[in-house]
Amino acid sequence: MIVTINYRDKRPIYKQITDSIKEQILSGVLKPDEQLTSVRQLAMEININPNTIAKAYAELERSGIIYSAMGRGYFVNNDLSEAYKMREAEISKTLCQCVGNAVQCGMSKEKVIDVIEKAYAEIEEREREKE
Amino acid sequence: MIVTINYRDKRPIYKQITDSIKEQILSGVLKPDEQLTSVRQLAMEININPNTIAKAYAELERSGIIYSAMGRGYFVNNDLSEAYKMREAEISKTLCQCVGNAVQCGMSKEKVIDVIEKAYAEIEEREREKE
Amino acid sequence: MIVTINYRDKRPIYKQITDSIKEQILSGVLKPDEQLTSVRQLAMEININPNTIAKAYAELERSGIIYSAMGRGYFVNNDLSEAYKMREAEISKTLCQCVGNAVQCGMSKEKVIDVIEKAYAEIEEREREKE
Amino acid sequence: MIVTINYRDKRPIYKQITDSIKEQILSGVLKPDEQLTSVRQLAMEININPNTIAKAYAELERSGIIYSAMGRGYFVNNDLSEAYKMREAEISKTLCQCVGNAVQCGMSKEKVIDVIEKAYAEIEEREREKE
DNA sequence: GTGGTCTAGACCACT
DNA sequence: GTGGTCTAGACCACT
Repeated sequence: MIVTINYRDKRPIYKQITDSIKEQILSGVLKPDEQLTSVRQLAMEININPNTIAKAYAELERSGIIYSAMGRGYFVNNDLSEAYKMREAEISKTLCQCVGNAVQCGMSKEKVIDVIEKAYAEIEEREREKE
Repeated sequence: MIVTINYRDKRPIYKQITDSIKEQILSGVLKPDEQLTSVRQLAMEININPNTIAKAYAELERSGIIYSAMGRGYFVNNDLSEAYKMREAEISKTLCQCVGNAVQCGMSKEKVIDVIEKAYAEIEEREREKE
Repeated sequence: MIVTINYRDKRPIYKQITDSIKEQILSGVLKPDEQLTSVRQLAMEININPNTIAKAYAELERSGIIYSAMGRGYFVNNDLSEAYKMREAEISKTLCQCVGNAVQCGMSKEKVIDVIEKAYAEIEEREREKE
Repeated sequence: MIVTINYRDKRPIYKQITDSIKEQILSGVLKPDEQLTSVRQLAMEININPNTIAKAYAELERSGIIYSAMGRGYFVNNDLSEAYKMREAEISKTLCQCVGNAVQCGMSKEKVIDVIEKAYAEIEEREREKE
């Protein structure tokens, strides 16, 4: 499990941690039932106050992505369907807002679709380079 | 000029004000050189401290959307091309992030495009109803 | 005598007026003992409150560039040597500050001289075009 | 970090603070990633309201010279190239205006260059004295 | 009347 | 401890 903190990032540290772990879980890097690095261990590794790590883990537990087993640590949840649904809903909502904003400031539908297509092209490009 | 504050909104008050006025200017509701409601006047109308209104107006001035003239008030800027460009860049950036997030959590490209299409359909629907 | 107000200019209106008239006097467009447009007349011409014009004229009188003759109006001063000296002192002071700032942020002396030379070249260029 | 307020200075307090800190950063007295004195601490030290300090710091952040991290404080930015460029542009602009003013009031080019040379000589003199 | 600056003091989220 | 937001109210310069 890799978590890197960017001190120039405007997101609070606990949020950077939850976002990073959530991403690794939803993209399959961290598998169901896999154990997360312990609070103390991660705190040492990335040089962050344990309270902040604990806050991040508690948040992930609340959103149903990980679960805690008293005294044994935190583990990736088995059933992530709820998490996937919420994530999709979030993304859809943001996309709708973007469309609203685009219409409002006179950005054409073609331009919007073009931006989307280019974003996909760029991602595919990067995938190919990795291989 | 209409500004309404929603206390349940997570955005700070000054941000709600800037967003609302920016929207009215970029969508043409407020015309170039039109005078904004004065700081004190708006403060009274929406029952918000003048300092907060002043902060919002200062932010809009910094982003080149309005300008101030000592002793006379705030006015909508004539040349909004820079503001439009920045707005488009913002929207494009958010769209790209959405695409990245979608790919990451397994949301298909078809689904993304579909969300976009439906958002446009809904906006057109609403436009038709207005007539 | 020509005075134009730029509402987007950050200088207060009275300051724009004094600067404009001072420039015309020091550059010889307005001759010694020439009468200035009357307060009321100028107020009408440029659509500015007479109080503001009066304030500008009072300021020019204070700095010894014009004089008032009770009931007859304002006139360009005969002896502008003092005004020229003060202007030169102002310019020298600003130049010295610029040099200080340049040194401080690592801008070379060559660069500073170059900017000066180019400024002169541009002015000469414009002079030639006028002819 | 040293900041001193001069109540006779015509610049507003927050401007004196930004100018002073900007100078210390661009001249290398404050190093990249170095932490600034906290808002409350500086407020106490120079006996100025914390709001005024916060305004100054926010301005420095906006101009890309420092950055803030919630709960931790303000830090000198790593990449100051943008700030240096803007500073140079500012200085060049002021120099050009000086040249324009000089020409206008009959101050010769030789005189302008002379003022520049003397300003440099004085700075070198002071440097030598320090050693 | 207009905006710009400043003080004093409160409460919040984050570390 | 840190910064961010907000209120209340004062005083200033400019129109």
